[in-house]
Amino acid sequence: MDDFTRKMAQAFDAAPIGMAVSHHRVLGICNTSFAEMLGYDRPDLLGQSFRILYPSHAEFDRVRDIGLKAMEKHGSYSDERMMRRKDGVPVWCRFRARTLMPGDPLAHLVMSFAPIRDQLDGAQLTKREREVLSGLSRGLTSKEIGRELGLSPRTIEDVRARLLRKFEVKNTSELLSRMSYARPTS
Amino acid sequence: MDDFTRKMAQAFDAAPIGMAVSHHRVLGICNTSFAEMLGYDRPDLLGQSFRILYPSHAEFDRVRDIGLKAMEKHGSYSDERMMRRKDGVPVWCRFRARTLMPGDPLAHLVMSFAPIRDQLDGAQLTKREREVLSGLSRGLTSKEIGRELGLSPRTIEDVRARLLRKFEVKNTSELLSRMSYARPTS
DNA sequence: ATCGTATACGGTATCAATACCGTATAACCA
DNA sequence: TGGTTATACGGTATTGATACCGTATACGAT
Repeated sequence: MDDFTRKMAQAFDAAPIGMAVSHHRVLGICNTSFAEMLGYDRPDLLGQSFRILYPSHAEFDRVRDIGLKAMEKHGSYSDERMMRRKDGVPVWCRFRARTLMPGDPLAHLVMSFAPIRDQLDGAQLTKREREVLSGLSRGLTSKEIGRELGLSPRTIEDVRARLLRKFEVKNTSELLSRMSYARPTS
Repeated sequence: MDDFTRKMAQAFDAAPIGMAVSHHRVLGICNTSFAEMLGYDRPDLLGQSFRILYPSHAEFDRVRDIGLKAMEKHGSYSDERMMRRKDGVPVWCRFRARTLMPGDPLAHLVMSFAPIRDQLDGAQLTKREREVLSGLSRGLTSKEIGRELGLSPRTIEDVRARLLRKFEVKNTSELLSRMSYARPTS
């Protein structure tokens, strides 16, 4: 087997983004980022149904047919979806998939998963932080967010400052470019 | 060589996202998506300097040191940046990189590139607008961006104002939360 | 040829953001 | 029990962002 194959396999494994291959919704292989993102050791994932990676059975069912038509037509599909970490915490991801069998897309899928909220350093967001982030991503000022949450603008500034420290960014713009748009969870 | 290696190499190649490996800014390997995204045949890219994939020599120089510190510290880095297609058309990308050599990050990088398609069509951004956006996503002030581009801070404010009008957002935070990721397509 | 837009720069005025100073309570953890 | 963190709020001081006013050049389209 040639050197290229070995290098491509290494690149897959070390990719800065979660990647996985599935056959009829069963995980064939995945890379380190993927396992880390979902809090598993990779060996525990191989051969598992994707069911355990979704928040609920209903969600698992729902996403099955989403994008099927797009994949039959274009061979690829992407959206944003919620995954479930091993510890139960939901993770919002940008999801992309390409099928290697357009006639039966689910038979062989290559997928990538990019967490929308960068959880560098495993920094976890509190409820307040998510609420404030949601306002910021909608372009609200501290005063407006305070009004929305029934808090003093001063308190919102405290939460902002904490977010900037947590993610080691200079200002709100850099913060949001790291986090993308926050959705109100919980 | 085992079957896993073969499968991982295939997954790398068929990934729904552009991926590449570089050694000191020279492309080692890349996958099909990467070559397609930039309008090349893959064989033409192997062994090439990344220089040809950036809009200008200045931009190529500029992005070298961006993220070096983050990679030394965390091993990974991500931002949004402009790439140049073979036909000269700029492509706005979500860029992620992981180094396999934290002591000398550029020595061995695994990167992913996801084209950003905004619902208002990011392709309509001018060169200046993209340059300014790049600065904003790195948390720079108008003064700092002006210094970087050799322009008056006042001019940067003009470009900012134009961006806010174009995307009908209230402020820079909302702008960046819109630009950071593609919205669900179809 | 005029219109629209992007570019580039100057000014002023106002509000927002950020960084400090401080206090206080509640929760959790070693 | 003391240390840390999140929460919540007050003050002040400085810098940044945004919105206006203006001028000017360049370029492409109708």
